[in-house]
Amino acid sequence: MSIRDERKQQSRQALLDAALALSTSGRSFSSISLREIARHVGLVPTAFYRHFQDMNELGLELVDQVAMHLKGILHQLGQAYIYQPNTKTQISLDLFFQAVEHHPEPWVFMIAERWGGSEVIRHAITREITFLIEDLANDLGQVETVQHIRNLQDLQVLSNILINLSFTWAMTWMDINRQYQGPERSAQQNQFKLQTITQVHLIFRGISNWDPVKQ
Amino acid sequence: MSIRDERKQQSRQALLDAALALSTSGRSFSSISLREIARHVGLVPTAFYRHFQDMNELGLELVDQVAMHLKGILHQLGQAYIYQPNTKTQISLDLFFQAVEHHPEPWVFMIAERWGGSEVIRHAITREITFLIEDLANDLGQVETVQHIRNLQDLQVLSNILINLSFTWAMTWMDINRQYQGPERSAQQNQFKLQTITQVHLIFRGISNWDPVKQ
DNA sequence: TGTACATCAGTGAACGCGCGTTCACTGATGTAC
DNA sequence: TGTACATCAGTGAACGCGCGTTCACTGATGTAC
Repeated sequence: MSIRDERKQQSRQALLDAALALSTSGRSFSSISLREIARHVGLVPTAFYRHFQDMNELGLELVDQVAMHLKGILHQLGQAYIYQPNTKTQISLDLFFQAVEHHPEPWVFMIAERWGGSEVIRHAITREITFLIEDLANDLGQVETVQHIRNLQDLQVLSNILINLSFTWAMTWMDINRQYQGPERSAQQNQFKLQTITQVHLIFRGISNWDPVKQ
Repeated sequence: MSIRDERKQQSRQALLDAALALSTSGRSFSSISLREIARHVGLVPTAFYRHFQDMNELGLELVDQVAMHLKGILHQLGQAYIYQPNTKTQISLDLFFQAVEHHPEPWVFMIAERWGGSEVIRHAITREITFLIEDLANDLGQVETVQHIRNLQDLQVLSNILINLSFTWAMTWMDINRQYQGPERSAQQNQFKLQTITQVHLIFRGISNWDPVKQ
């Protein structure tokens, strides 16, 4: 890639990063402006048009990048679970919350914009979430506890529940971190962790007693 | 109430209704303007200030009204289930989807703004959702299938799962209605209904096999 | 019941501001010879 | 390698627009006597 192309690519990514940062810092994608993004990057507003036709085009690319990140994280967690099937639920969830805390923006963006302003972006996110659900269903098919369920549809239903709940968990976790400080935060975190552990146990208890023929 | 007070109350409610309608027609609350709302009602923009200090104040009142509506619907569904415990899951879910379809705005508002733009509104919604979860937990305590679970925390965890999933169901349902028409819509609706039925069965299978002491 | 004054929901003009978008430009980088 | 021209990411001025908010107002309704 030529020097010019490289610099262009950098500016482009800087615009995407700025958009992600701005739209996950307590406001929504539809309420941030093209000028704000350019300003944040240190570019003149008109330079924006050298990279994207409009905010929608940038948004769609952002959905792509964000979904790819989540896919990586979820797959990693899934694989860890497959190869360490006796891992306690608590440890898996600790890893999950750690990942969310380490890089919260993609989660916030995906969840907030899932039912948010722009129709085009909403559709793109819906599409990406069905992919995430399919991916997790595939991973789940390799898990010991779930071996008796070979019906792909049943696996996807389980995956659907887990993905949707995980989004709520991620947001609740970040809400706790926003709202509480110091020792009270730890207390709230632990209490919430116990709740999610119970939720997971409840669901897998349902799976263990699932009759794949009867259902 | 005097004539003047009555008319004022009407205008006030008209502003709230307009805000709900506008913020659930494909855009978000944070992206609609005070002027739009006034225009929709047939008032001059400055008249807005006779009723609310700003959009945030209107938003908070809207959260209140919307939450009250959802509370009514959910309680109604819960009661129907308690007094007809042998009701098939399918019938309960049909009632749910019917309620959502009959009056979708409160659901859209609650779900879209739950992680949406304004921090104040987000907090108010989080608060109302915890109330909805507590209410449903109380109703669930009276359900036969759940009789062996007397631990309030476990009931709330179950209620938590159901409320959060029900929000996703409601939105997915409306997405299907937006996206499909005619016979294809019915097909998509039925396929989705089967999925939710499986989800509910799975969760209640977990509940039936729950050991309240061990957990 | 009638009158004189008070209240106050709704009006309309005016403001300064940030927005998205257009356009002609500049000057560093790329390319052809 | 050096030169002459082409490309194109980024610039800066300018535009019209809808926004939130202020202010003094109007005229229907309410209240006191």
